Amino acid sequence: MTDTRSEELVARLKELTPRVTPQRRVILEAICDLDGHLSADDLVAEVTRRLPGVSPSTVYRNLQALENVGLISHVHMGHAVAQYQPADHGGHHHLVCGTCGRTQKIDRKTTSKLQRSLAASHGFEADFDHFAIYGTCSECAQRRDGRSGAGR
Amino acid sequence: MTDTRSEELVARLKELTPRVTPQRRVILEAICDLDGHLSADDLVAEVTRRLPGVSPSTVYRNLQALENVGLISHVHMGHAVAQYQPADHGGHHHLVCGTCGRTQKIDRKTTSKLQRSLAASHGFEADFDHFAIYGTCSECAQRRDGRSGAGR
DNA sequence: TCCTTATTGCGAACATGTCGCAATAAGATT
DNA sequence: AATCTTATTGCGACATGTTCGCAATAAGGA
Repeated sequence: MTDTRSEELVARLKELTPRVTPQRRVILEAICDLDGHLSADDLVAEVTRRLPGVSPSTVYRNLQALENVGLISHVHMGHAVAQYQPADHGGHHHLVCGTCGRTQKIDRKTTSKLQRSLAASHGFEADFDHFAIYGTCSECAQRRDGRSGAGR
Repeated sequence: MTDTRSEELVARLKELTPRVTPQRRVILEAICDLDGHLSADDLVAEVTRRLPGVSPSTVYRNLQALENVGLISHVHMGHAVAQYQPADHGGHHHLVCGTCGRTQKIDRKTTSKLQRSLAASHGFEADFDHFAIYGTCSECAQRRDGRSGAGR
């Protein structure tokens, strides 16, 4: 039953926030159901669908609140607005294509070499969780270069 | 003479844009003189200083125009607004600290391993010119961890 | 000097959030 | 169940950063 998950969410909300309101619950449920890739605006729309009359500012405030207690997080995807996701999303990083706007998930270990290298050379801790890696996806690169020179 | 550089800029403007207006020239000069790390807003201020009465929208439009013809470019620095720089800025990449907001330049070759790796595994061309690498600088990391455990 | 039209300045519109405040309602206490 | 405290909501105003329409101006060629 989908109820099981909802109950678990409510339980976590009870532990982590002073009050469990319908608005807050619905916002968290929406983020978990539609896992990832939801802007604040998308969420206002989706939450309004599920619970008509919710104020946008309530959504914004709850996104902050839920993020503060560690239930959700957001990622900046290139030029697009930030997208919200459950905190336990598996820990992948993101590639975002500046041409078509599409995103793909990559394993953390792909970026760990650069992280170690930056730590060693500059003492800098790179954080690819909070900002996606921007660039051009393979399809758009091929399209740009013209199909002919596909191989290289 | 500072005139030499100005004349060169005007010459390039003549080639690349239909009309060389005082506003356009001053905007480009400001970006070149104060090389790097200027937000659009900073530029409105600086340009107004040099040529009072310039409209903010003129600055915005010229930033686009100058970028379109390849004379300048902009970089997104973490949560801060984008910063404009001459197109021929030397080609370094940027690290931006999410805690103190400071930035540092790094050599492109630091990131080239990750770029090659992403190209090989995902066919993705990462572009670190247009988005800085976000994270925590060494000072802020030390401060956060408490000075005691500095070594590790 | 005249003419074409790119460019400017202005103010309105926009997008995305944030904030103050009175009204509401969770959840503890009785 | 009634009461009470105060976290949370909804609302509308505000903030920020940027874009846009449009009439007036001015660059640069004829």
